[in-house]
Amino acid sequence: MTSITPAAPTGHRAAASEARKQRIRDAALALFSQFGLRGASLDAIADQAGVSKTNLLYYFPSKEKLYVAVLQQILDTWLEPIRAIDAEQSPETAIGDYIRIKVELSRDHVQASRLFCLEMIQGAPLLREDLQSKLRLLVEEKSRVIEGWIARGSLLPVDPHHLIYLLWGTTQHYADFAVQIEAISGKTLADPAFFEATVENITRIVLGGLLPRTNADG
Amino acid sequence: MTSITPAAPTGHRAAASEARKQRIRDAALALFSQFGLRGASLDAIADQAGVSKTNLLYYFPSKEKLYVAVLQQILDTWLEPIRAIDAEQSPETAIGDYIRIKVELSRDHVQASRLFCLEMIQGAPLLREDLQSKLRLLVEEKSRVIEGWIARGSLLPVDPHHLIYLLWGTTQHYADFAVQIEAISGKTLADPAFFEATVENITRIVLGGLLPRTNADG
DNA sequence: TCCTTTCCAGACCAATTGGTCCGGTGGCTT
DNA sequence: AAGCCACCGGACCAATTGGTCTGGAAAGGA
Repeated sequence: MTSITPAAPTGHRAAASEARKQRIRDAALALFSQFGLRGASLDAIADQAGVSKTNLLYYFPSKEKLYVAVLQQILDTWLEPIRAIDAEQSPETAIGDYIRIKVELSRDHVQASRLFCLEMIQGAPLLREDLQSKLRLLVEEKSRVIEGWIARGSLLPVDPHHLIYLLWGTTQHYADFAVQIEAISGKTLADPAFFEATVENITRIVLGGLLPRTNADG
Repeated sequence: MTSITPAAPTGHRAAASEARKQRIRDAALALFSQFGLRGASLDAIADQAGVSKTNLLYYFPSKEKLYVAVLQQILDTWLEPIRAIDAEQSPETAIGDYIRIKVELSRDHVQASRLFCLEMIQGAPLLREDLQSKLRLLVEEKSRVIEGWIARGSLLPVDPHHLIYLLWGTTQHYADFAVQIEAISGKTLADPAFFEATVENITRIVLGGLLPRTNADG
């Protein structure tokens, strides 16, 4: 048996298989994020992934399963920035880092951001449980961190929930409404200067409004 | 539909016709805003509007025409709040009013907000021209107003574009991500207390960061 | 070597899609 | 009264949809 495979490692098959699955997931993300679950067709996804529709359905038994697989893969990535908020940090560092990481996500994972947004708009039929359990707990936990800062006097009084929504909404906006932003300003987050200006301005507005003045005046 | 009204006034026909068109537009908005252009079917829209699909296609010759009609109807409403920003006002009043009106929009026109968002996510194939002309000019004009405030010293330095994006994104978020917000906090903008808290918190964060301290210091 | 398991694609299917055709109905003018 | 015409719906159509079936190629263990 002279196999002519060029230095193929063991599990060559499994590796190729996983690569194929990932190609399919990528194509699915691209199309789902643009047209939604109903709007994207399996034919189009298979076509973009470079596989036959039959082969797609071999790896993912149904359209919905594929959709969930894609969604599940991005959910954790999506909650990471807020998870990173730490009570030990100063609010300045924590919020500043959060904004930067979240804008980076909007720059590097536009499609994921949009798919997430689409799912929300649709009423999150497939994510509702995760939202009401995981995300809710997470926000509750971080709210307590923010309240701790306020109690310590290192942050001016503000409803933690609304602060989180503001941060989330603002940063998300740069991915979901990228077309509008580009139409207006001609800039994209891919432009490093524009990226920095974005982070800088959001940070200044938010922290400027919430950080207490060093000059204690009462 | 049998026997519309007993005592029909003159123009009964034209009025009924217009009412029908509006019913169709409403149904279309509901379904397009949830499933997108491709995801919503004419059958479903006609069904929800209480008319036959044939009748729908009598008033709107194609699916895309119907979509554009719906979109066009909400675009002006959508740009109204930013149009209202006036150089004569103080930034405090102007921005405060803007936030309130925009949150009202998110409360009273959830579907319109979402359809707008969907169109953006898709790349705004049918609105791109409007964006690059009308919206761009509008934002340019209002940016100059904001720059005027900054020059007068009644607003701290900030990039007007990013300020507008932040306001837009934050307020929009309460409509588009209403499901997520409800899953987390259990509240809706329909709850007057939550509505007021929303306006109040956004306003405080934004204006708190941008309004100069009364104590002139340089 | 043989044989089982994994992998893959073409033909095919029922349901749904956007849209057309045709035959009507009923209000309004003459 | 009569006829014109805006208005409306059922039947229908070709294309597309998500998904199945069948049959074969290609590993990989025995």
